[in-house]
Amino acid sequence: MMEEPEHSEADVDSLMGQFHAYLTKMGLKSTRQRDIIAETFFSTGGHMSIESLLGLARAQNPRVGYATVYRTLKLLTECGLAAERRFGEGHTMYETAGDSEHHDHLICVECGFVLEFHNEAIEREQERVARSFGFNVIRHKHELYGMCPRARGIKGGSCPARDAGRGNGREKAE
Amino acid sequence: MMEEPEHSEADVDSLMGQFHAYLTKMGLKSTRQRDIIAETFFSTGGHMSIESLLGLARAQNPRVGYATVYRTLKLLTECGLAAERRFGEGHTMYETAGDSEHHDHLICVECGFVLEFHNEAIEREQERVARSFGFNVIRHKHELYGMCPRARGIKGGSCPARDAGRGNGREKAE
DNA sequence: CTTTATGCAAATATTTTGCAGGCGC
DNA sequence: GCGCCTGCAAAATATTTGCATAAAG
Repeated sequence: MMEEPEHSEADVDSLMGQFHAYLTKMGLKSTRQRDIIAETFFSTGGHMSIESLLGLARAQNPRVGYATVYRTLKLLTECGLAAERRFGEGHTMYETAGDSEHHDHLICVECGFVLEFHNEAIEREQERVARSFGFNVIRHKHELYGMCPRARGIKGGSCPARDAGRGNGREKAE
Repeated sequence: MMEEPEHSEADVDSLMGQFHAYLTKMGLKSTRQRDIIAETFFSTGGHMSIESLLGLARAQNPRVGYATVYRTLKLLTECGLAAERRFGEGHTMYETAGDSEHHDHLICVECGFVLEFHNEAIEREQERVARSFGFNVIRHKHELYGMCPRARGIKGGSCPARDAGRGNGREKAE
């Protein structure tokens, strides 16, 4: 039902190309670490915390430090390929830019977990509403803030953000 | 772009009322500091950093500490009257988020006009989606960006932002 | 070779907490 | 009075930076 929001290989290549172009333009260098970090970031395509990115990057090359992840993400942000996003508590999350079509988020105000959802009924209805006012819709942002099962203290409820020790803090749905 | 409208005194009163109701409900207390902070926050109505809020609050009463501002803003966030927002560097910003039923906006990217709408079908559907993941919804933000009739050049179309005199640039609709 | 990058750890910046009084109810 | 609040400062987090060494162009 939900299309794959992760970027295809072709997308990743294109993004990496843009990144390298930016580096060159600025007289900066392309390094093994930067490539690993950027590629990991692009290919997971979603919401990513520094921590999880570091984890994934280290899986490919243990010689990757915290600071480098920060610095690389800053570069990506500067050239518009990534965007900082901080919904609630905890860590700053980064998302690939240009991903603006499916910004429907369910956000736990307690633990900061972000769940992406896509619901056709809502999409259709918002189109209908807009049209009724003579608007067309170019993009939208839809964020639901609430508490996840565990945060609500529901017996047996799980809070994915806490359960996943090393996840990317994100889950897909529908 | 459109300015963030400051809240009228009536709005502030209403928001303060909601805040006090929340405090009471939770068995918490209304204090001089909390009132100053909340009222300052509500009446400026826009994006606010902890720092500036502290500054303004201290102007009214020097007996206000950093921690209290954090704690109060956390309370306001919990009861849905404020929302954390962090776009770029530096400090976390907070914005008023009261009035949670009216966070549905249709925004003209051309002229900046903001139309508020409310649609039961969407509300119901988002509730349903959230519940399906075990979440409850405390508040939400739904923004549709597009072009208003006049911006689209539709014959006879009107762009309320231009037609209207100089209100707060907002209109309600159902 | 020259310049920029990296890792580490120390320095900063931000936010949360513990605690000894103070104040609302 | 009882229990929640507050301020202060210390603690816990998060992010940035300095520096010697390694790597890219």
